[in-house]
Amino acid sequence: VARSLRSGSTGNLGVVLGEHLTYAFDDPGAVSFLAGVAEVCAAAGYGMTILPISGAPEDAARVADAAVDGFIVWTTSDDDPVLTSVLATRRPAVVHGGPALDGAALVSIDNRSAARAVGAVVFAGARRPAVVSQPLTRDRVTSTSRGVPIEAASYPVTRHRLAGLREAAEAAGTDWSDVLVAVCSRNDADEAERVATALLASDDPPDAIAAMSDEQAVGVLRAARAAGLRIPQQLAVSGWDDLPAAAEFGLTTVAQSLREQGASCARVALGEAPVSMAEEWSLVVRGSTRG
Amino acid sequence: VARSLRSGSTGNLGVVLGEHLTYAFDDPGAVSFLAGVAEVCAAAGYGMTILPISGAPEDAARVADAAVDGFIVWTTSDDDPVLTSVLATRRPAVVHGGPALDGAALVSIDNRSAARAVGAVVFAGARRPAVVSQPLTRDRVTSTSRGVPIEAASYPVTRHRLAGLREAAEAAGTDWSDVLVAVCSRNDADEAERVATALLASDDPPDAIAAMSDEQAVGVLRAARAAGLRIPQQLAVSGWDDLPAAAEFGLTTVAQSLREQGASCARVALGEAPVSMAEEWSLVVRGSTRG
DNA sequence: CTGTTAGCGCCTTCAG
DNA sequence: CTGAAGGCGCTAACAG
Repeated sequence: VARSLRSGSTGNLGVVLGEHLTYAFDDPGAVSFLAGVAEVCAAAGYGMTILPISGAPEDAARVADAAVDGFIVWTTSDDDPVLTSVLATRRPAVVHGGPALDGAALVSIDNRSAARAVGAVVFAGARRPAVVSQPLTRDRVTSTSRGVPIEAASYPVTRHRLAGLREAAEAAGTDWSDVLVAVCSRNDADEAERVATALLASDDPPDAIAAMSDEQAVGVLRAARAAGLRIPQQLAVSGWDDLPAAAEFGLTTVAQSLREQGASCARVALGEAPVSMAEEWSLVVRGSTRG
Repeated sequence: VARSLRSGSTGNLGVVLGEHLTYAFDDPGAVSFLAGVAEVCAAAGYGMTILPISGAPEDAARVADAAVDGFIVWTTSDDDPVLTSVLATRRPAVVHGGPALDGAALVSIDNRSAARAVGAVVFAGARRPAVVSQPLTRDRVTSTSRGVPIEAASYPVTRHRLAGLREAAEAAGTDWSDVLVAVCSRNDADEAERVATALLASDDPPDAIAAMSDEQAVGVLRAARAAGLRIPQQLAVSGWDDLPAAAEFGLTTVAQSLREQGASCARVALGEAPVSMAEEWSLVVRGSTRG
C-alpha cells in the first residue's frame, strides 16, 4: 500500500460494470469480456478490481477514490454519473461499447453497421418486422410500442443498433413507425420469452424478430415454439454475440468476440496498445432466418 | 491511496481464483461464486480485487503484496503456494471448498456426505460404476485407471468427493479397485465427452458414471447419445452443482448454491459473519439415474 | 473552532 | 558500499 503511494501506481485496473454489479456476472457477455480483461491483467502482472456499483449516489465517489491506475467501463449510458467520476480522475479510461467520450478511449464494434447487416437478413421477406431490445435508458423501463424514438435511448450501443435495424426495416419496405419494439429491462432469456409471447399473441403478430443478444433470441425461440410457429418460415429470429447458445439453436447472429474486446480494453488501459480501433464483427447466418 | 496507507484499510477484498485466472471465468460455478462475493462487496461498499494467478512463481509474492483487507480463496489444492502467502499476510482469509487451514475460515459443503448420497443414487443397481473426476493434483495430469489412490489427490474437494463415491460404490457392491476413474484436466464438457467416449468404447463399459460437475455430466450425456445408449437404463449419469444445464438435461445432481457460498465467504472475510459454518446441499434426483 | 503537524511504510536519493 | 532521511497525500490529534 505504501509502495503504491510512493510509486504513484497501484498495479490495478478498475473495471466498472455499469449500474448493477450483480447482474453483470449473470450476463455471459459481460463474463466473457471480464475473461479477456483478466487474461491481459494476469499477463501484465496487474490486478483487476471490480468496482462495486449498487446504483446509489455514493457509487461515483467510490469509483473516483478507487486505488487503480486506470479504468475500464463496461457498456453504459450517456448519462451515467460514474463516467463523470472516471473522467475527473484524469487516469486512463477505456469505455467498452459506448458512450464515446473526450478523454476516454473507445473499444467497440460498429454496432450500427452490424445491426443493418443482421437486420437485412432477419427482416428479408418479412412484412411485420419487430425488435426485442435491451434497455433504452438507465431506469430500465419496459415498453412495447411502434416507432420508438431512437434518439431517446441513452445507452449508445442500444441506440446504434436500433438505428441500424431501422435502416434495415426501411430497406425491406417497412416504415420504422410500423416496427414493434419490445424493450426489456434485463438481458435475459426469461424476460425476452415473456415479451415475445405477448408479441406473438397480438392481433398482428410479427413474422421476424431481431433480438439484441443471443440470450434474448433464445427466449424468443422458446416463445415461438410454445406458439407452435415454424422457424424461419413463420418467424425469423436473429441474435447477437454468437455465444455457444447461438450455434446450438441455429441462430443467425452477429459474431463478435467480447473476450477479445475485453483484452483490447485492458491493453489500451495499460498503454500497451496505442489507440483504440474498431473491433471486428461478422455476420453468421444460420437456419433461424429465411434466405 | 494515501487514505489507505493512513487508515490501514483499503476497502478491497482480494479473490484468488486458483491456478489459472483465465479458466475461472469460463467455469460457470466460479462465476456464480463471484456473483455472490460481488453482491456482498457492493452492499458493503467494498471493492473486489481479482488477483491474477498465472501459474508463475511470482504469483505468491503478488498476492502477498495485494492492497486488500482480506482474502477469499476459491477452491484450491493443499500445496498451493499462494495459500502460504495468503496466511503469511495475517489478514483475514476465507477458503472456499478447501483446504481447511489453521488461520483461515472455511466455507464449504460436506463434500464427502454429498458424494455418498449422489453415489448411492447413480450407482444403484450398477455393476460397473465409474467416475469422471476433476483434477487430482495441480499438475492436472489426465488419467483413466481403477482404484485411484484417493489420498494422493491434493485438491481436497476432489479428494472428499472421491472418498464419498468410494463409500457409495462399495455399498453398492463394487470394490473401489474395480471402479474406473477418468481424471480430466479441466472442468469442461468437451473434455468430459472425450474421456467418456473412451470409457464407453472399452471392452467392459461402465453402466453408471458419477461426474463431478454438471458440465462434465453434460459431456458424458453427449458421449452416451453418440454411443446410442439409453439413459438411465443402459447408463446412469449424475452431475454436481445443479446449474440450469442440470434441469435442462434432467440430470440427477447435488444442489448447492455457489452464489450463496460466495456471499458467505465475503461476509466472513468482512467480519460480518461470525464464523464459517457448513453450507447447505441437497440431492436432486431426476431422470438420468435409475430408481 | 480553526490551523498546524506528525507519521502511516516504502523507496530513492544523497551523505558518510 | 552502507546508512539516514525526506516525502508521496491524507487524517487524527493537538495547539493556538
